[in-house]
Amino acid sequence: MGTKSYHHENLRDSLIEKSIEIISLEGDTNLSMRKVASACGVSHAAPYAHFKNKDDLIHAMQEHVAFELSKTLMHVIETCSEKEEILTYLGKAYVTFFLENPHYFSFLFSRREVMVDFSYNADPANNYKPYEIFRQTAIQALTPTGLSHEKMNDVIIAMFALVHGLASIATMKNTTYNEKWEDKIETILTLFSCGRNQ
Amino acid sequence: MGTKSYHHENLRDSLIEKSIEIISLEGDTNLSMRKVASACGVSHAAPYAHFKNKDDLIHAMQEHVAFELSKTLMHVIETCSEKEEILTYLGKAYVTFFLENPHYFSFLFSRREVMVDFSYNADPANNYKPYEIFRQTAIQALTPTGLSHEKMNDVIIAMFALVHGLASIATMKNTTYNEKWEDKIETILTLFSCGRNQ
DNA sequence: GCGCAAACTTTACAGTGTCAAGTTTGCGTA
DNA sequence: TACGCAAACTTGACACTGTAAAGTTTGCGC
Repeated sequence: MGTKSYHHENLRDSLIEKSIEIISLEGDTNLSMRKVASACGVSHAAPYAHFKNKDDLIHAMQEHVAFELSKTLMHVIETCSEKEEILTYLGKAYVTFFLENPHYFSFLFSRREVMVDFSYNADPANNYKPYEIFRQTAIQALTPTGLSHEKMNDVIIAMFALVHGLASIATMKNTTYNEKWEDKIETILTLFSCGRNQ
Repeated sequence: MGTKSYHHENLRDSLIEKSIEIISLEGDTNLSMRKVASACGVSHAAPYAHFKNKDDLIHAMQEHVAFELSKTLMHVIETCSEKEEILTYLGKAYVTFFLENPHYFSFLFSRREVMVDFSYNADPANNYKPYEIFRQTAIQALTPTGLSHEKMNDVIIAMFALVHGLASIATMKNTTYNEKWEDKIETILTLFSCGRNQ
């Protein structure tokens, strides 16, 4: 069952990892099938044994990055001791993840093919993982407030939009805003939590 | 002084407009120098008389789109009668602009070359126009609150991040969130305005 | 009317995605 | 153990891309 190639232990995974390495160094404009193939030491058409086309490889890369992000978020949840501040910590981790790899943000979202269900009744199994983690945690945190489902969903979307927007802003190149975003995130996120209890 | 070509009245502008037409229909992946050249009825190398390279053309397109957005925002400011709700209206217009042309969002921001100054002392003349419009309006609206410059700036960044994040979320493809964003934006933005007076 | 610079065309080349046809390999079965 | 088959790879080809270089057309100032 193991996908083993004869020269390569596991070309498929190597391709994904090398590709991610390339985009995190040079951005996604400079990713090419042939470049990653030769970086893995195989001929230019070898990747087509594992991926239907470039889009298919990119899709696998996106899943990989999204999985990494999900792991980071889950780790925050598992190790957080101040449960009442969990949403702030999740938000901070979300922004920090993209700050550490600024190319990931546009890579994940610029192709407009990530499918996110923002409705209250979204199916957790099929939804975009990072959002679903945030959403489930938020539902737990907000249930005691007694908000209606609709209103609560609006609040959750707003909180996520803020966090997601901060990630977008913070990863912009050449921002001449010199103060470190890492130090500002918490302040800015806290600002918002004032509004959520009404 | 007018940049006139002999066969073409104004090839430079035509190229920009046709290019924007292409990306708004097919997304920026499908934009090529040769395609836009032939769409304008000129040979494939003609664009190089007006743009140093593809990046240069894209840069001009970005400026064009940003200018359109700025015009939209300015129009909102000029025609708004409820001045105390101006920030909500600006935010709504910002999101709506991108909802009407979903490809514009990733086109503007995915290349990570838009330069925005988020500091309180940003130079209005050299800053990214759409943000600067939002920022100036917010400063006017928030000055009566007596917030310190630093705190006010945090609030402004937070509000913009929310609006910008909403635009990002709302323009995601395949979102199975069926409720119309247009109807939701105002509710969500209003949610936030509760938090800004403290 | 002449000449020059700007706007364009033609030609060329290296790099890209991807297909088709060949080649190597590991593994299950006769 | 040998065979054969399918999966993993290589090679070669094609159309398309960005872009540089060299040639051509044009309008405008003198």
